[in-house]
Amino acid sequence: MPTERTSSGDPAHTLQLLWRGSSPDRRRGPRRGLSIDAVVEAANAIADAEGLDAVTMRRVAKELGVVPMTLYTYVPGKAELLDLMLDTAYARMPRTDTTGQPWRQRVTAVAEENKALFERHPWAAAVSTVRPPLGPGQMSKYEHELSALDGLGLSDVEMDDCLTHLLTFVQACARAVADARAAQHDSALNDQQWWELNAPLLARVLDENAYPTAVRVGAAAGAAHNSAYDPAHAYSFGLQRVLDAFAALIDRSRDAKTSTSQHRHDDIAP
Amino acid sequence: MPTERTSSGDPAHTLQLLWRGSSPDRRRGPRRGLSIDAVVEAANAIADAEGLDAVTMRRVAKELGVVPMTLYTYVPGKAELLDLMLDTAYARMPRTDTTGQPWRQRVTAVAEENKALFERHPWAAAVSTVRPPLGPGQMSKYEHELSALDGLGLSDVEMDDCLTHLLTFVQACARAVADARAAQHDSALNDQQWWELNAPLLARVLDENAYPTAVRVGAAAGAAHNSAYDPAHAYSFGLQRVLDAFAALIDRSRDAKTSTSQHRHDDIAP
DNA sequence: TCTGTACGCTGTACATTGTACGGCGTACAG
DNA sequence: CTGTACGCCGTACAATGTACAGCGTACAGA
Repeated sequence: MPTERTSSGDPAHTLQLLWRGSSPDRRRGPRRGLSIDAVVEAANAIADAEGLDAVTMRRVAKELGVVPMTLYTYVPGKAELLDLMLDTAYARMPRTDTTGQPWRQRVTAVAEENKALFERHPWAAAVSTVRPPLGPGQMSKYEHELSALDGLGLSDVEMDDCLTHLLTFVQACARAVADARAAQHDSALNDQQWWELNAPLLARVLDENAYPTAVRVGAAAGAAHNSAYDPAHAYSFGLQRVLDAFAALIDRSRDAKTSTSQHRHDDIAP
Repeated sequence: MPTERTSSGDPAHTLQLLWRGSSPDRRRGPRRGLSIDAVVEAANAIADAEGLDAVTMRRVAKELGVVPMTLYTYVPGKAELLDLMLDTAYARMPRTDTTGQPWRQRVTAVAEENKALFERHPWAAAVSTVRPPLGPGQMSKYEHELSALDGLGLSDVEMDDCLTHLLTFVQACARAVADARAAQHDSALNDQQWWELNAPLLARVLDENAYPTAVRVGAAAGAAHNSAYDPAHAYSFGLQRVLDAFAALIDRSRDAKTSTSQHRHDDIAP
């Protein structure tokens, strides 16, 4: 499954599509048979049901009872369609109201919301967001998620840094889940079966004296998770680590504000 | 660029290839003109120079002066070739000896080694490792990296959890770098140019009252990084967070050992 | 009402991918 | 010396995004 990228075309046009700007040109010729929303809707439905690989221009067109090339009168290309799909998914995320709750619960809620996004739309995990879709969905998501980190004594840049760190983590977990599902799909083995098949074969070829720690720890971890990698555990373990890290940063920000020393602690090893 | 997956074929055969097991069968017919090592070497060279997309069976074959189908007498398929490529890259990673140094430096060294791996072989970031290549390279890498987390009072499972958390983080950063490079390549704009082009257009369509925090924080972060996302900063910031998190976990493990209360702290919010 | 034209829609076409299949010739086992 | 296992190769197929050119429609201006 590809790490899909988004719009490489004209930014102004892409933004106009994302914000559903109307082209003020006089309309000539036949009335449009479809709408951008219908195209995005169809693409999202296919992606949800069968994954991003199934979203081909041909397939989306077929779903809409139209020939592939017709889509190009609604969308400049597949990259822009991906932008629109992702922003739509962002727009529809339920946003829990956690005002008044302690920050750990608020941040946990943000993580859970994103985890839920990737469970409902596994394809979204595969899309790179180094150049996020600058649409209303992304904006309202960003606004909502920042509010969980507001009022903790962090600077604006630190708030963004922390959110990025958290979201990167959740997305990485989601990608692992998606990869595991894909691997299962085309090897006809789930992770546990794959591990049960490989572990004894590996043991036979492995020199236990050459890798003592690896053998011991690998066996313990394999036994704990019934596999080489357990995405669900990685998520719950990792989320606690991220929360611990934020706690340390927040404490440090508070200290820096109440004390006279204003130096940053980030770049020095204590 | 695809999130490539690895071997879906016969595990025993794959392991035999990874550990360079010799097939004891009597040799009949013409002598082999190539070797597995040569094939993997050629594939790695192409991937290093031009990215994983350039690694096609046709291209590897051409590099070896051979017709594409010939490769299939050395390797069952492309997935297995990827396994071999990755394990080879793992095997060649320089492993810094940090015995005796404080754990933060040891863990930082592990992170840096992996960061260096992904800088030297950017394609490696795109390969999923939920089913890692169970070869000598992976094993010796695992052994080496675990040693940085040994003797800190963590359980075997926690050591594996922490290492997974760290490596997931570094790989996520590397994927972001790779995605940024790919986006730059086929949009002819680097991240800064893309941001400078989009920011004013976005400002025109954006209602500042609807997204007050997003606009403020986004502007601060954008100004700090000259872009929507700065991979280098995300790495250095995130690594400090991961170290802080490990510190908290280690402290807690020490406390749990010295106190009589043996309950786990992980699953409860303090 | 008539006509020119902008525009929605479509059919064909191309280069590229991994790899299944069958044929050809070689070099060793007996 | 001969049969056969095996290395190597040429062709073929289905699937992808999308460029290009043609066709017909419905509105603007007369």
